[in-house]
Amino acid sequence: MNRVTAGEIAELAGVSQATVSRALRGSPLVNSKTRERVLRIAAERNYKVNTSASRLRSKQSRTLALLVHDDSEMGSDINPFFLSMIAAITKAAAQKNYDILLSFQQFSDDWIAEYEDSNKAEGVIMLGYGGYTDYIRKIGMLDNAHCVTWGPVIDGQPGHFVGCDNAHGGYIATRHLFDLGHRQIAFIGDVSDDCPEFQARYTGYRRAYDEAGLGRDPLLQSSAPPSELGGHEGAERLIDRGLSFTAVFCATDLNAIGAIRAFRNRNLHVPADISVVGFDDLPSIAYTTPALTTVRQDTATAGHVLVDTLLDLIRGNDVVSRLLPPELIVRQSSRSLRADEAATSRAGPRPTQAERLDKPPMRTRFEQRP
Amino acid sequence: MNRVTAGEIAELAGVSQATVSRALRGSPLVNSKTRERVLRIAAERNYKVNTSASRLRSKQSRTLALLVHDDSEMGSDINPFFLSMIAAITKAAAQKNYDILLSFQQFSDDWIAEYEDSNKAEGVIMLGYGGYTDYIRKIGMLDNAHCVTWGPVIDGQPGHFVGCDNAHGGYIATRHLFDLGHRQIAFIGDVSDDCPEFQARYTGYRRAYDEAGLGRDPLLQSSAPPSELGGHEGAERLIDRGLSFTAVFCATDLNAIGAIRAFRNRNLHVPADISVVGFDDLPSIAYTTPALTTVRQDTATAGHVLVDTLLDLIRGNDVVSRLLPPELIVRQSSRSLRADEAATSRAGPRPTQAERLDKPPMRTRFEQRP
DNA sequence: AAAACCACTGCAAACGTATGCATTGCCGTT
DNA sequence: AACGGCAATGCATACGTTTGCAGTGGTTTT
Repeated sequence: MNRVTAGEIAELAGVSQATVSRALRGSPLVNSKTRERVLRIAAERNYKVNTSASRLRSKQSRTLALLVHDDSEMGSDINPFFLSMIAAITKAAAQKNYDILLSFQQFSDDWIAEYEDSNKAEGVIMLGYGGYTDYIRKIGMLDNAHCVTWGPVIDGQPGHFVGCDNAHGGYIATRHLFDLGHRQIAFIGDVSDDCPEFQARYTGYRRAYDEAGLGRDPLLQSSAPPSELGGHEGAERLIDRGLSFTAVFCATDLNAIGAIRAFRNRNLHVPADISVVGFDDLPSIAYTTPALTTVRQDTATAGHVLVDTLLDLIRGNDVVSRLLPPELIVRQSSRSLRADEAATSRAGPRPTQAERLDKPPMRTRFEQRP
Repeated sequence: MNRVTAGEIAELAGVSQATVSRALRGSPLVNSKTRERVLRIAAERNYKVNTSASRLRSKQSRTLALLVHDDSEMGSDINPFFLSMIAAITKAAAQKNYDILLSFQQFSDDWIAEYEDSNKAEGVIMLGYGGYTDYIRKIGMLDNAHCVTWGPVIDGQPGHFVGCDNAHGGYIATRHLFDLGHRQIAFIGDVSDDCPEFQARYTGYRRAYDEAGLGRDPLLQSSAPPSELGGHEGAERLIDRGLSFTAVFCATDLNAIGAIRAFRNRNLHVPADISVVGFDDLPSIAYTTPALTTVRQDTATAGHVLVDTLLDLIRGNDVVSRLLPPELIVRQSSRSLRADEAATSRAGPRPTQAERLDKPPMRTRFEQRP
């Protein structure tokens, strides 16, 4: 608790408390010499403005609330992708001199009131995957609220959204596989109405197919919830259909991880037999085996855009929903179909796992062979 | 911004503003009938207490600051382990009706003043790995500050700490390997003074060795920074020393991942040739290949203990640093040495990758064999 | 020389709540 | 009938800023 007040600093500096306040706020009204004296004394006495009083008087909290959707009744993990989002948002806010009030909870009716009416925060940023159907309907009724949501950006949708260009992400992922020579590319992901992001990724996938001018077997689409298990089951369903395909685009890294595991159980190896591309660039996805080719969402800019948009909203400026460009990260889980055929005929000796999967010392290993 | 005030509610309820305040705070002074009327009207009018005013008057912010150490000048990721810590702390605080103010920054001189003197928060929780040497010295000078740090718990150390019992964690990890029949167990991890946590894990490792009554070759210890690269280099150093060992305990999951990659490059397979145990239970570590045996720190209780300790500190109660029990999570990266020898002689046919690495349908696969 | 202007500074009133103290009935005791 | 005690409420102040408005002294303009 702060014991020293602006009044005491004023006394020490031989000015009024009002002048101290103005000096600290950088008001042009105060003489630069006075300002310096006040600032020096304030620093000496380790004076800090009491934010409670400041907020009460100025009616501004200079704080944003960050709500991370959490439907886990304890236990189940939060999507690790959100850590970098949280960090990015917090840093972006800090740059604008805003604090971040963090909360993990289910999206509910009351958050806006909870934070905004109580003057705890000037606005709210919502972070979450899925479960939007209900939420978006509610947000529509709160159109004057200061709330920006990370998620699906849909034309004409009420509320304010910032999101990755999921359709384009799905497009470049699929296009990457086409470029590698693949022609039968499956899709695993949740395309239910509840997850518009994944629907958009699926749309991009189809656009790439259309652009390639190839017929697309609708059975190559396997709907699956956005989890590792979902990917596993989705992949098994694909195999059981007896279709032939050489690549899979998964709507989520977690799906991809599950799919790879399912394939391996059926003795299908990635990327030798099947190429896989994910989406999200989870932090430790680079360490899986094989390292996953994926689509990265630039969280740093996402954080800035979210904060800037919310501040615009708070200041009453016009705001539009914004799409951010995704980026393809090529790793080991996808490989050229032609090279694959050249290197290994189905009958001949297949390379060992180590040979197939490792990237860095590819040269060294060949040298080791006499 | 809230337009309706306690005064207006008071008028509507036919009582004084003071009574409204008391009713909302649950004061026993107000008649239960009056209280209900006030609460009903407040709910109808969607009244929320203005926290700025409340804090100013009561001199309590009911807010805790959570500082996550971040030395990355943009780019480099924050340890994913912290996401579950952040979530756990935030939820634990919410249960006690405290808000969490989040910040990512380097540990510096000013945080306490920044948050506490300005009445932004009543206390601070620090989260970070390493870099303590300097920090602990400073914390010693702020002994009356309301600050609890997640990290190394050392007897007689100034400040207030909560941490995992790293020594015991190192012990059970190593003990697990002994139980599996291993006798030459290496250690990879940063044992510099700057990271007392890892030193403690190393201590536990040695205790297990001592308890087993076996001679321990000091060359089996390979110091490495707590990163994937560090683990990779540490493992290579071990191999280059020409020592024989059948298992490795790594001070960090990231180290373990790097070590596994290094081994594979040298054509050593985990767990067939070498068993590996990590530490941290990173969220997606269960999806690596092979899934990593590791030591889990229970973040949910850690969150509660951190918050409870800090609240005790704030309320002036006596506080002691607390150690939390770690838990061994056995996955596929460690296996019994004897079973290994029985199943595969070095010359005979080795099991395929799928057979070695997958867990779930172990039975099914044998059934498939005619 | 008076007036007008300017750069600065101080005065004092909010902001909306929490809370010590005084007040009001009312009931039971003497 | 007077009084003490108790439960419930109101009164009024203080929390520490920010900010509109009113000075104040000095310089420039008329």
